[in-house]
Amino acid sequence: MRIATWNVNSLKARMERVPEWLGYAQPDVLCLQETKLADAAFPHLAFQALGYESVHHGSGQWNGVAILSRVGLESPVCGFADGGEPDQDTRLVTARCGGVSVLSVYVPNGRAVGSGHFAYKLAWLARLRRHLEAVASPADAVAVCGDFNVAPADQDVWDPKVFEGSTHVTPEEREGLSELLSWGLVDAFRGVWPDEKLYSYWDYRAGDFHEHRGMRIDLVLVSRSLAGKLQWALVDRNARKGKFPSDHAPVLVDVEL
DNA sequence: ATGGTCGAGTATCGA
Repeated sequence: MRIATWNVNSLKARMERVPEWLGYAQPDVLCLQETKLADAAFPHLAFQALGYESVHHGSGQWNGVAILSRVGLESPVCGFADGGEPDQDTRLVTARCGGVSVLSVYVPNGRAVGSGHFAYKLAWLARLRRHLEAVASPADAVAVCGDFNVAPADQDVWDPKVFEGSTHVTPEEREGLSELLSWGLVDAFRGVWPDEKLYSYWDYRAGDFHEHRGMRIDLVLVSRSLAGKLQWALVDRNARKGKFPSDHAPVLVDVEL
């Protein structure tokens, strides 16, 4: 099974590139973030014509997440299922695809260290773990896919010095991610490529992509049962090139089921 | 030279 995740930075703006990418990358499951669409505007039919069922959780303008699957899509859940108050944002959708519990997540950016948005980001990460506890067991086949807005290690940013004091690299954010991993998840890309410095996001400005000034913040986290069956992982940098790209590249992982 | 670019929507804000 090929599982992929892609922050598309507006699905409306990416409706040429996403179907094109499905055609050549052939994922079985694709998690999308930042669709920036209301549910009524999500192009279910266009994806159905390509063989994908889909579930979307969005409110328009900001955020918005989806799961596309050509191996079945059952028991969709929008937002947190931990019994708490509904999230103010549309950042999480969960579904069962081909025997795997799949989560598409868009962790808040945090904006500035110490801000209210930063506190919301940390709380959101902690709540994601509680959601996971509510919907799955670590012994299950689980894939938590998305834009985490956290670079797990200094290896995952082009120049750690530039990011000192900034979001995405603080000990608090990395601790939040570690707490999530400690539920029973493995960073699939890093498992396949322990030493590579490869990124999944590059700012549009200043030619950052061509200068290799990026961060690896888009992750596929798999439970141990899937981690043992990892075949391959890839950041598709080609999808960041050319006309009208997202500022993120898709990350894909192959597991033998 | 201290910006640079996108996408939302149509003045700025968010990333």
